[in-house]
Amino acid sequence: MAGSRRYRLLCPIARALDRIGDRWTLLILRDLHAGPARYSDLKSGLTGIASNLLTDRLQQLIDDGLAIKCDGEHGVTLYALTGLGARTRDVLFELAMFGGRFPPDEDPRRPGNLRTIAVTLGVACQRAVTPEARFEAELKVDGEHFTLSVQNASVEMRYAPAKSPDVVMTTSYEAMIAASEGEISLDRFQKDHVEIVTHTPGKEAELMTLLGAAMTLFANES
Amino acid sequence: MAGSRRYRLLCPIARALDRIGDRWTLLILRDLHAGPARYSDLKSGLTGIASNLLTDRLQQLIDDGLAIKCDGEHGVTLYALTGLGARTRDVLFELAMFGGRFPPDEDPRRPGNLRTIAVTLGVACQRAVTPEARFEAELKVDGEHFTLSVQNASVEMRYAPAKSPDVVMTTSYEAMIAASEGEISLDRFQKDHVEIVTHTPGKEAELMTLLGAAMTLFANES
DNA sequence: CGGGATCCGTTACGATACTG
DNA sequence: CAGTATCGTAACGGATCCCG
Repeated sequence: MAGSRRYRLLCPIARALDRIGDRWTLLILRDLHAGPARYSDLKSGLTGIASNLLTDRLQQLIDDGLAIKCDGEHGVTLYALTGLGARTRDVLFELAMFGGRFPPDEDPRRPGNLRTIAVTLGVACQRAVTPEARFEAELKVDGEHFTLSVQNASVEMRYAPAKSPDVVMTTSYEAMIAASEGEISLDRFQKDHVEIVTHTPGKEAELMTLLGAAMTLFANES
Repeated sequence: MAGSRRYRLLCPIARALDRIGDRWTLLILRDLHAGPARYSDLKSGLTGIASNLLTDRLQQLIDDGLAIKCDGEHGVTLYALTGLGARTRDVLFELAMFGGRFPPDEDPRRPGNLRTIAVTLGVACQRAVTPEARFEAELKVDGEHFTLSVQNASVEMRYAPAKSPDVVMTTSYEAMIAASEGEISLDRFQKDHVEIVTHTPGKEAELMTLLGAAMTLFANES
């Protein structure tokens, strides 16, 4: 049962962990930050999770008010973050900043989809954005489509194709990880691992400037 | 075994959780942020942890380079954070910011000591500090002594009595939690739940200004 | 008494299979 | 697609015991 292994302490850290500290919970939240998702989207993005666990965790997120179940387009059920659930962004970002310090496992398990990208890169862009930047970019990472919308110093990253992108950038998950953690330089990343198609002239530079600044956040010393 | 239940994903969040995501690990780190601690300090601060788990977790922290075992004064063994381990501060702080949004359990378990306070309040003071502030304060919380040293916009919080405090402030853990989460106002906190003894005139105001600003960080909207 | 190690009953997890 | 059911295994919690 969910209530048995709780800390039940006054400490706010323990209170947080009692909601989001269980195995898989933070990774589910991570994927939900890419936008509403179906059960099977989550299952495929969370490599290795058992279905009963995904069910349990989603239910706990709903009970705690971090997520809701809602109806999507063709009668499909979607899970989405609530406002409270969206507050986990900074926790996830700091976790990513910390986790980036460790070398990746030699044979990492591949996720079935790349929703995983959205939080980390989204928050990093949010912190790096300048008020002048304004564009809609489509990021194609290993064939999956993300939309990065920037305007008035506000950034949104969604796991969906863009409607009318100013720029389309194509790259790979591995290259993004390597670049953000300093394994390859930003120049090398851009030259060797990125293809850009510009629809609105100039917007390509805005995108690369923002991505460069965002990735620099992870290039932490020592 | 420690390696069996790891995510082994490329995602930096998952990589972080593979080191610090196990049950109790983040709370152990939390207590270590108050300064080097003995096995039994940790055991008593972490209400309810089993000894084998504490041993396992400490060993894992050492293996991952987040903590080290070292020798203290009277031949006692101490556990301390490494530089890498100290990098968990911001993760813990964001967890505290998030956890503070949930009402405390009705009958929370009491910790055997209050090392738990150090991270949260320490980071909050660090973020709220102004360059002019400079003092050494002793915080006596439920009879336990902390030292808050402030100089040159740098803040240190240790679980130890102060050598020559400019101010001594006495209060309770519950009142601090209540004030930092907006249950009682800062004024009421200061008037009803705090006793101050000033040794260096004026420093008392500096302390209360800093604490007020720090606690305001937690008073997040909605 | 500090610093653990060992044992054991219970619980959660992971894998797979199955269902509306 | 969205889960439920089952089951072996690994981790947890509590207690006790050990050793310098």
